Amino acid sequence: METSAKKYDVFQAIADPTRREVLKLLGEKELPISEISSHFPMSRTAIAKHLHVLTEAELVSGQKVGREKIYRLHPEPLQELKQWLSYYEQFWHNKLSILKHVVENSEDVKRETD
Amino acid sequence: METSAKKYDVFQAIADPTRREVLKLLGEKELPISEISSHFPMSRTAIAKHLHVLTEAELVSGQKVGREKIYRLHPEPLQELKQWLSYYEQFWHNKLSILKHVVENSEDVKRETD
DNA sequence: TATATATGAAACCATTTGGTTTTATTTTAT
DNA sequence: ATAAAATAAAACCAAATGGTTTCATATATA
Repeated sequence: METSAKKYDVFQAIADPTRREVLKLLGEKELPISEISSHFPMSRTAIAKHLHVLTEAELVSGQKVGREKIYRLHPEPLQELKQWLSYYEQFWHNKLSILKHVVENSEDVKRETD
Repeated sequence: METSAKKYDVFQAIADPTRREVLKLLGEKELPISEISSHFPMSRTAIAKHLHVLTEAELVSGQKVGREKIYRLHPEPLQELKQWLSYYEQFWHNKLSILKHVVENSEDVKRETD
């Protein structure tokens, strides 16, 4: 299965904003490559490469259906991120200064949950 | 303050495994650059660059004390990551509405700001 | 069958990244 | 006053990254 030969891990995969947008799109529903790329100001080929990176990180998988390749979200590897994060939660749980940060980012919260 | 001119965001900052190790080290205690770099098989200069990236992402800050520069962890920006992740938890907590997700998320916000 | 559609693959390119080495500056400590 | 220690800054470099264009292949469809 060669799972240890992965070139991209989940940390690298989500580092790129385009790939994060792709994940979000696929969170809503499965989509073929060309449909995905229609949401971005770059070529289909570029998106295909991003999908390749996401595939290596096992965050998405693509299935050939007819002449299309349908991609779907595969969110499980994000658990590794959550786990990594959990170590740092101890630092902000007891800090008063975090309030400022949360308030500053409340706009983001609203936007992302629309 | 030039906060919008940041070259590195938190997603990029944590993409590199060396930088994640640096964060973990600084989670234990504040350290000067040379002390940090002694934990890695690369030059002090390389580590200084990583610290610069982490500084731009506001995950660490360095204070000059005598001839040393002491770095400390600044974990707040990781909240953005947690927030981003929270969207995807609906998929592995499995099914149900985004409403549930939003409600859970707002609970987190309240708890964390106590 | 011919054509349009969807993807795959390869070559290419500029910029960024992650490292190096070298040189300079600042701050102790002898 | 020197020397050592800690960092800073700059030049340099190879490889990776994120994009492009071009060409090929597979699959529907008129």
